[in-house]
Amino acid sequence: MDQLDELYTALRETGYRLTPQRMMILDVIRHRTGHITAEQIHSAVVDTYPYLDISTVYRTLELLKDLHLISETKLGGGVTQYEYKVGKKPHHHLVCRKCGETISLGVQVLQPVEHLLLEEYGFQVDFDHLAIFGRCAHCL
Amino acid sequence: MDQLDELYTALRETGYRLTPQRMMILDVIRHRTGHITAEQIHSAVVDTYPYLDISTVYRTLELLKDLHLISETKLGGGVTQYEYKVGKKPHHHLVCRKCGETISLGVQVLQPVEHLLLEEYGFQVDFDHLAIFGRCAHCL
DNA sequence: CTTATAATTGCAATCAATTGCGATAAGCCA
DNA sequence: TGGCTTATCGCAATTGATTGCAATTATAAG
Repeated sequence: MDQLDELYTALRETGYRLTPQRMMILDVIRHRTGHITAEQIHSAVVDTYPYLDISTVYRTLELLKDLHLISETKLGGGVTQYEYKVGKKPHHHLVCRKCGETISLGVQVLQPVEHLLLEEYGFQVDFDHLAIFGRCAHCL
Repeated sequence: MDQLDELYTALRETGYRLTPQRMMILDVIRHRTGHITAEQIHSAVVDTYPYLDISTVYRTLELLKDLHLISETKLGGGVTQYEYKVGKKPHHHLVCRKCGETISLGVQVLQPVEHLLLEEYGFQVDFDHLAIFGRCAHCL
């Protein structure tokens, strides 16, 4: 129950509560290796607990984002994807607008820009798990 | 009727048609100096032509994007903004997550990244009128 | 000018996501 | 253990955006 303790203390520190719904939702996200959508989380939980509302899923995802336990990315196709990120290397994605392929990208690629914007404009960018759109080598 | 001719030929070249709705929609966008939302375009046109449907606005915006006559940007706040871009300098925006301020940014800032991704991954990014989120100097 | 045909429109339904609200229950204290 | 406070939940309604479809209409051909 490592992860649960972690969630519990993370919540308590900020005055939030540990509820069965939140446990179930985080559990589904943790047991998924890659990305998952709000709808998929909802239907996975509903299999065992039919009363969960989709709005609770969205509110919990918002919360887990604030606690830095998950990342949110709009990979195109109109659906937002979520991913458990504790213990994983931070990264971005290149998404091909034509074939939909996604390529992982280390964060260091964008770090020069982050530094430049901080120096020049005093602006601190949020470059966390971006989706960068374009055309992949194969589709060019 | 310069701009209209331009629209007309741009449409014809790709097999599209020039309709009153499209003329009215583009007209509203052109007469706006900055950003405008789909809802604002719709209500502006509806003042003189009450039958225009919001779906037609969205479909036309999609078309004008394809023709490179306008740019689309999600500036946060959940609403997508559009801008007439013919004859204007290409740019991006820094958007402060706290105070909402937006700062214009020349495209050259991101060009090194564009080149790097093309060299390293053969990936050609779409960096057109981006919204880059973070915290401005004032809010840090 | 008239007709044909395919693009386009308006409408209604739908989708992903968000919000207000009254009911419920998690966590704290006695 | 039992009661209190307030965060959280489920529900229903709403928002911004998209889509399927039948009716309409811009354009090309006769």
